[in-house]
Amino acid sequence: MARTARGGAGSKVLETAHRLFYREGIHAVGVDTIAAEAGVTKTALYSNFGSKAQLVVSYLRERDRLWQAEIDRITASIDSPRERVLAVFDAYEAWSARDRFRGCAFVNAAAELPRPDDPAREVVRHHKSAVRGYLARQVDLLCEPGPELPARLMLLLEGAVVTSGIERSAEPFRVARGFAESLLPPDASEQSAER
Amino acid sequence: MARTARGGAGSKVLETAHRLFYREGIHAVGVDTIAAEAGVTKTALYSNFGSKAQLVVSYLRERDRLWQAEIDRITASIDSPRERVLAVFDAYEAWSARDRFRGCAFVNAAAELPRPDDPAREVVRHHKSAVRGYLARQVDLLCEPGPELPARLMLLLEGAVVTSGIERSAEPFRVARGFAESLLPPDASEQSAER
DNA sequence: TCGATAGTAAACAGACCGGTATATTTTCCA
DNA sequence: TGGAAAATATACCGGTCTGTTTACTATCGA
Repeated sequence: MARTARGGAGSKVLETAHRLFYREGIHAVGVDTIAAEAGVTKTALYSNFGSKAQLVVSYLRERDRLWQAEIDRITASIDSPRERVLAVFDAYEAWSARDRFRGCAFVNAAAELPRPDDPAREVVRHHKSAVRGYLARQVDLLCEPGPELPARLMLLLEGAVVTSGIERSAEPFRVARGFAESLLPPDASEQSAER
Repeated sequence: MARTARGGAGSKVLETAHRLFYREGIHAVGVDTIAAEAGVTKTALYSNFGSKAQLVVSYLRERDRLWQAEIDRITASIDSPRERVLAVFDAYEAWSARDRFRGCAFVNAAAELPRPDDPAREVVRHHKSAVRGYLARQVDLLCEPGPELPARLMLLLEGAVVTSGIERSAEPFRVARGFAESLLPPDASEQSAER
């Protein structure tokens, strides 16, 4: 709705594309399949999205939007920055235990779309920067060392998602969470009025 | 040579497939392209590898073999287990700075091949277990805590490879290396100066 | 009532997909 | 030197890929 007006057919297509692209990969799913599964015609798909490449971009944007919403929902009721960071690790772990889990959609998309100037890769970078930004804001509230800690936490999270996707196990997240716990200073109650 | 006898055409095909699969992705490269680029006929390709899926498996096996050889070469002249681990991080960083770098071939392959029982995914798991095994052996020589440290180092390495592939920067490896350095106890024997 | 919007239905285009069949040439060695 | 085996060239198979075209229909607000 924000930048591309699309009707009921468009949202059904996006929903279907989201599911199939994540589950089977981008190159592995054709537009005919998406249109058929969504119960719309190819004409409707193309009038809403213009091309498969733009549909892929919409898929990743939607995925990023859902992630933001989920993080907000999860951390809304948590007051401590430290606990918020750990809750992110917990959320990823819970996600990885679901049977539809197939690793990070953004990493998978980047693996299939090598060209650095591909518009989809821009969405990937934007998402990763959003995740890192969230962690950095929590760390800022918690202590004041340089930018090293957020980057380190990000490495842990990224490593755990990839490993978990390959091994189909939630174990990497438990390792990562324990590791993160050991890195984060205890909540300095709530007196550190840094910002 | 070991398990599949293949002639000169076979090795040219494997070499070409290796280059194209890594650079452009598996689904994005057709067998016609590989055969043409390798300068052999499709018949020769199929008589050597049987199917595209088996060629993919051969590609990943070769990649794993090359990794083992490279690690052996790099660490042959290093006596300290601690320095060997750090040299692995350095080797990845140097690799990531090359312009052909496009992230981890095994992670990328797993992203394109969702089925858990795909033979290619078995090679992926085998490779990851080999990397983890190498780190674990060095850690064993260095100290005696549980299996947590190798798993943690592996998370760092994996996270750095993925992030570096997405951002096309060597920076994640510098963060990961510094992080790893802080985790590894000083060499027990002749605990001389840190680098 | 007009006309824009959004959709359906179905065929088509041209390229490319993995894989095979057939026939010809080259190689090697007994 | 003869002949089997291996490598080659070339054409072909059915199917799928993204994307377009044409023709028709339902809805709804001005």
